[in-house]
Amino acid sequence: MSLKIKDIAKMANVSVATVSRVLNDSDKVSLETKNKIMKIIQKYDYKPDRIATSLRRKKTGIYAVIFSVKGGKVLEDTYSTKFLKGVLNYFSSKGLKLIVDIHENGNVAEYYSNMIKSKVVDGFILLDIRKNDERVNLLNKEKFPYVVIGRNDENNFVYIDSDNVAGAYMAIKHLKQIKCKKILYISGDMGIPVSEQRLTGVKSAQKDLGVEIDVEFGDFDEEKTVEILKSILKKGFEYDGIFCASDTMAYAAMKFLKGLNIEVPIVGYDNIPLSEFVGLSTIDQNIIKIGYSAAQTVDNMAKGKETISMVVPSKLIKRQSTLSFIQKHI
Amino acid sequence: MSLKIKDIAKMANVSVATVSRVLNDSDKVSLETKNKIMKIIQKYDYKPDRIATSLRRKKTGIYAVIFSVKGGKVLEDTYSTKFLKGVLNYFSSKGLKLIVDIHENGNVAEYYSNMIKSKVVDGFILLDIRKNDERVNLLNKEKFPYVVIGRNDENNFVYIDSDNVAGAYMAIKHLKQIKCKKILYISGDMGIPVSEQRLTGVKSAQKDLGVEIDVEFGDFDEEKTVEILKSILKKGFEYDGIFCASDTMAYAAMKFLKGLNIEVPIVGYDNIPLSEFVGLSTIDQNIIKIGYSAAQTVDNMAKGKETISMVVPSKLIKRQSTLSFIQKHI
DNA sequence: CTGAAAGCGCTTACAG
DNA sequence: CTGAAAGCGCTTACAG
Repeated sequence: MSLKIKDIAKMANVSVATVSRVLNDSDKVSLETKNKIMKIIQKYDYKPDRIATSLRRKKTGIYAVIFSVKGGKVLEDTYSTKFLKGVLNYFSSKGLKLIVDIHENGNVAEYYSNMIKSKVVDGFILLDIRKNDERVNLLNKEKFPYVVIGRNDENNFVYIDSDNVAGAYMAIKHLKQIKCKKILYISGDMGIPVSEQRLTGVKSAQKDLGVEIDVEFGDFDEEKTVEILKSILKKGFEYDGIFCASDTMAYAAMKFLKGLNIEVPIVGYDNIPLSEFVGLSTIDQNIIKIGYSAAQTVDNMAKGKETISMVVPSKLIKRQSTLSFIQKHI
Repeated sequence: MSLKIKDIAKMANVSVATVSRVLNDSDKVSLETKNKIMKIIQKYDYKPDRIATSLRRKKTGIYAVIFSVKGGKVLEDTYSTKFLKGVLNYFSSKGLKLIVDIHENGNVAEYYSNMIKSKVVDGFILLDIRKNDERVNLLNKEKFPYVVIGRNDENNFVYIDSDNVAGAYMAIKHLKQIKCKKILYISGDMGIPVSEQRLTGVKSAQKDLGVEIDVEFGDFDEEKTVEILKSILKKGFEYDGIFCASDTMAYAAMKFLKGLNIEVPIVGYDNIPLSEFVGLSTIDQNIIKIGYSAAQTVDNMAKGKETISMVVPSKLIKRQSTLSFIQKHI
């Protein structure tokens, strides 16, 4: 069927060992022999069997990203796709491959354990990291290469994270710049690292910039966000700026307040497609960059190189939800 | 390091051949021996090396979906993600794996040729099929398993396609049901199979249902769609219903007409997330089902089973953009 | 610089 | 029903 290294060797009148050396850029092949072999390889467009190579080398050049299903929703947000795009940008540019899988039910540790034993992949990129994550425990024990997207309290691993602290700080700074004096921050639930980091950024901006900020907990829930606004409205709404820990909460707030003809600058977080559509100012986490860096890092790790954790900077996207207030304040 | 079949054989006092037979559910192993071996396999949670198995069996259990970059935009629409989700639903349920890759520049046929020679995957699912597609020519020549999403004129392959004809028919039927008498159909560009199929459905509904329909070509372009409406408006707008070959065109039309205070029922195609948001009635292609069926089909093909092409039915999603007109007509 | 040989971890036809 | 052996297509330590 297709050509094997043995066929090339025969045609070139050399041993398979020599062909293999040429294939792998070994220096101990004479230029003459090398050229002779190269010519034949090119003529027949010979490509080695990667499975056979993998078996010998104990490396496949394949990595994996596993999506765990949370409430049936998997791979249906732009976060996943942008992240994948970043990961693929790296791997495809290097001729490496990525296995994408979803793991629905059953033991997560068992799933990863089987993946390791099957020897198909050289490393993992972990999403949705939790506190005391069983995957981390397993992979550390097995000394198997992986990098984590995000952080938890332990950080006994290499991670690539978004700079949530700086992102939240930027949002508050922007509201301050458009002259907001009293800001409402609607946070995500505590216990989630992302929420805690964003709150830290808000507190830090409050201290540095001297703005008044009240914090409420919307828990990334749209209804809860509206409830918070309703109960504030009962006492009279005194805020001249709102920052929400997610675009979905920000949009819920925007819609609710618009219904009551209350106009107030508002900033969200995540830069989901809807936000561009409705003109919501927000923080973009540069998810593509995060994916790219994660891929690069796990690849280096699998190849035994030194690797370090990274924090990827976010970007403020200014849109109508805040920009339209600039003139009013002047 | 990790256990090999030889280790299990030694512990069970049998040959590796026998262990292999147990692993592969061979019937020619005595129940006694089988139980003895199973116990040891379970005790040590032994899993065979899939790379070694693949080398022997000439099958890896890995399939591939390659996204080709078109204008930098890849994997950033909901089509790709829903499709992937469907594909993964099948593969993950069967313990099979999926390689996702992007191919940016360079020779497409060469990319596929190298993938085949590297022996890593058992089959492909092809997206964005074109007329006289070079991938089809290559894969047919190599007799390599693959299935195509969509159709072209040749159809010298197994495909999974959306029923665009029936989808378009349903849209017109719905407009007719809400008493539209004169409908404007804004089509995609000819030469694209999807456009031609949807136009066929429109024409067929026109004939069957006896509605008056004019066709214009918006070419899936939002600006062009608005231009069409503008030039129609000059002569006076006489339509009481609009159907567009995509949600993006439908949304552009909706926004433009609303700006002029013209209210007319409108139906789009694709059911993108924005459509739910703005209440646009549309046709949902059931992309998840398409992905699932494609995965199943290529898997069957790689295993030498009979396979057939499929047309997956679409669904009408009724929303405010048409429903709000029901009372007006009564 | 080059080759013969062992071996990566499996499966399977062959023989008994 | 079971085992010894060949072989999948490579790589690499060893010897020369």
